[in-house]
Amino acid sequence: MARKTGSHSDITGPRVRAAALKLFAAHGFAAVSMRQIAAEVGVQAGALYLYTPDKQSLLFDLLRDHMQDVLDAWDAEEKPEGPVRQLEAFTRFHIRFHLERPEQVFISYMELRNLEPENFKALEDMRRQYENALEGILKQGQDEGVFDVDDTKLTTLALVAMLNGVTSWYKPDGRLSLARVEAIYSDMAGKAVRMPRWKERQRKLEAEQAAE
Amino acid sequence: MARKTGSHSDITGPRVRAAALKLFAAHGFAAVSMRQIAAEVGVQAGALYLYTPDKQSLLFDLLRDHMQDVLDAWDAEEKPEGPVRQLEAFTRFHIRFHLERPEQVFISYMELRNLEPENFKALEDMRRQYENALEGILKQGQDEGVFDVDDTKLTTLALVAMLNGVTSWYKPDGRLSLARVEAIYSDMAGKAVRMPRWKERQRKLEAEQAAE
DNA sequence: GGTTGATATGAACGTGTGTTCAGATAGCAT
DNA sequence: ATGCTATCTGAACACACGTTCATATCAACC
Repeated sequence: MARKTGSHSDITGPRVRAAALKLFAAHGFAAVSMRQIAAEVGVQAGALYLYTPDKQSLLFDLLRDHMQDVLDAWDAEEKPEGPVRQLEAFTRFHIRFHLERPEQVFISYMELRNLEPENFKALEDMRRQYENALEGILKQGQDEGVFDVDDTKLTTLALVAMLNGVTSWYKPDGRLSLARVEAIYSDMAGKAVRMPRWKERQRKLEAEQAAE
Repeated sequence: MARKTGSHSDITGPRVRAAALKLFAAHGFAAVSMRQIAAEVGVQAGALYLYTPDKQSLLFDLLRDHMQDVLDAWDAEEKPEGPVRQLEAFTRFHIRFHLERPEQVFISYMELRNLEPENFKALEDMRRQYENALEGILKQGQDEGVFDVDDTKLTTLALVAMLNGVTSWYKPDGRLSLARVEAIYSDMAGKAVRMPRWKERQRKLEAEQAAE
């Protein structure tokens, strides 16, 4: 026997990627064999090579597609006015988007080192592009005097790490709703970077004194 | 030929663990073979089994020892008075301690899933114990009215994730000194959970009104 | 309904895996 | 000097790995 009844490239292809995603997220790229992926799809190992040139490409495609999804989704998001509201929009978007794709997020942070150098570089560029969106908001807020950030680059990384952390414990049917988690994280992020009111007042005072 | 000149159990043993740590951190547990570890030590693969019953134990010992080190070190740390200062002490301790052991931290968060269930559970208990130290500080601060935290458990996880993130980008000879990084993170953590002054005033006002 | 191309099988390839073990050597105690 | 034991080698085990390929079958088109 050879070809299976009802087998189609446009069906098996996505199923291969889905199986790879699921297994890579659960056990790690290096720990998952092509035979395991094939078994999950319901096919022999050799058939996988109709859909990917090799195992490494299978991983890279998953990671690249995910990062592209993130970038596209943030681009498509409606942006409110002003850095304070934009920061809230960003944190809420990030939490929501990432919690809807726990497996993609997981492998995106765990399996980067299993990529060959050029593939790694491509992904790092995309990630930096995303982080730049957040850093842009922080910079603007600092220029306008509504944020009090020591180092925008470091703060960006700290915030992203904090937000990403949510994926490691959040359970959809857990104690806290998605909306609640969104609100709490967004609030924490805001407080961590906002200019305190007493500092703001002091700044105004100094400006008035300088004007005299 | 068999036994090597100058070979001793108390020398080779630590070298095996050091090699395993280095390689696991660099390439991941599943991607590293016993023969690679042996080569790093300068020994044949079979000799490793004088120092570990199997590969899994090698990983578990590294992870457990590290978590024990963290717990012991925090216990030994001098604790200042009051939740605000204690939070600062904790964040500074965490940053410093973890930046001094980048490889241990890395495998502690990456390789947990490669542990057998009982080993995994043992480590998760230790991690929770450490997180409880932070949550205790947050709770106390909330009771005293100096912190404004929505959910202490969630906030604990968010802060730990943020602090851990530092290990993924910090370079000892980079742009920022350890002391500076400590200060910035500690400051961000404090601002993220501190009771805002206007809220504090409002709380006092309401308390006075209630006393009338 | 026969031909063709896409889609799968299943066996094979060479290499590498974790682990075991008999045998060999080095260092230490006597 | 001799014997003993801790320490290591090198070969072997059975199995799994990623990948290739000749072969077989299904689906679609003329």
